[in-house]
Amino acid sequence: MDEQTRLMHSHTGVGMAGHPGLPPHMQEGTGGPDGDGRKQDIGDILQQIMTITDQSLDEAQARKHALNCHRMKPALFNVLCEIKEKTVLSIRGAQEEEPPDPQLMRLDNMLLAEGVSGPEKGGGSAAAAAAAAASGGVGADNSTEHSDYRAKLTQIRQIYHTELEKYEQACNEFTTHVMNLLREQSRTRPISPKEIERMVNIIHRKFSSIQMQLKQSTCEAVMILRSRFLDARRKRRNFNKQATEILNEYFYSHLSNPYPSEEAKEELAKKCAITVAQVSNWFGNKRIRYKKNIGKFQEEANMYAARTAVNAANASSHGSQANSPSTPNSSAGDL
DNA sequence: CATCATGATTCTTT
DNA sequence: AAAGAATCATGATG
Repeated sequence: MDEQTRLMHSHTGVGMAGHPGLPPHMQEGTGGPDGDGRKQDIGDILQQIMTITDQSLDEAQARKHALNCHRMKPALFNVLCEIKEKTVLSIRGAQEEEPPDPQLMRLDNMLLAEGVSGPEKGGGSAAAAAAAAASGGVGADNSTEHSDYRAKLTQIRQIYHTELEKYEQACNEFTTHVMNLLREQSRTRPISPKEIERMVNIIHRKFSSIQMQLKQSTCEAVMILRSRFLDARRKRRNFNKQATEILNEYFYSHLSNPYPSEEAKEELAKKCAITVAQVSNWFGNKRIRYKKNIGKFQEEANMYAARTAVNAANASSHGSQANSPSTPNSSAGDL
C-alpha cells in the first residue's frame, strides 16, 4: 500500500480555489490528480496540526489581532469585498431551494399516522391507544393484547424522540459553531449574511438526511411491531362454548331471517361477553357457511331446534322461569 | 403434521 | 352502510 504517495498526489493547490464561501470539506470535487508542482507533503501539515500547542495558538491569536489592527486592513477588506461582489454573482445560480423530498414526506406521514411523531402527550399510552384505535378501526376489544403493543409503541416513540432531540441539538450546536466561525472570519474576509444562511441550509440538509435515516428505521420498527401485534389481532381465539351456544340458538331459531337487529346484536354481545362486531362477524360467517353447505349443518340445526323447543315448552309450562342460561348437560350436550 | 373448524379481514356487491 | 364472498391465519383434532 502506498497510501502515502496517493495522499501526496491528491494534495495540490486547487483545494483552495473552490467556492469562496465554503470551507473546503463541504465542497465536492476538490483535490484530485493534478499538476504536481509542489507536492507538499500532507504529512507535514498533519505534523503541524499535531504540534499545535496553547502557546502557538496564543501566538496565532496575537498575529490575527495584529492583522486586524493593521492600517491597511480596511482598504484590503474593501478590495476583497469588490472581488467578492463580482464572483458571487456567478455562483448564485447554484441550487437554492430543493423540493421537499417525497420519501421524507411519506415517512413523516406514516410516523404521524402511527402516533410516533405526533405531539407527545403526558399519558403516552392514551395517545397510543387512540392511534391504535384509529388505525385498527375494528379492534379495541381485549386490551390485554393491545397493552403490550402500546407499551412497545411508546418505547419506540421515546427512542425516536430522544434521538431526534439529540440530532436537533447537535445540529444547533454545529450551526452556531459554524456561524460563530463565519462571523469571526467575516472580520477579515467578506461574508454576506446570505452566504451564512446558505451555509446553515447546507448544514440543516446534512442533518435532515441523518434524521431521515432515523425516521426510516423507526418506520421499519413500527412496521415490524404492527405485523407482530396488530396483525396478531387476527390471532383468533375461539369463543367459549356457552357463547357459541347462545349464538347458535339465536341463529337456528331465526333461521328464516337470521339477521339480528342492532339491538339484538347488542343483547347477544352482552350475553356472550363479546363485541357487537364479533357478533356481526359470527352471523356473517354463519350465514354464508350455512348457505354453502346446508347438509353439513342439518344435524346442528335439528339439535338447536329441539333444544329451543324444549326450552319453550319448559318456559311455557313452568310459567315464570326467569332464565335458564346454561342448561349444562341437557339433551344434546354430547353424543 | 395434515386437515378441518372458525374467527377476522378484505374486497365486492347491493 | 350492511351483507356476501373470498381469503387469511390460527386452534383443535385425530
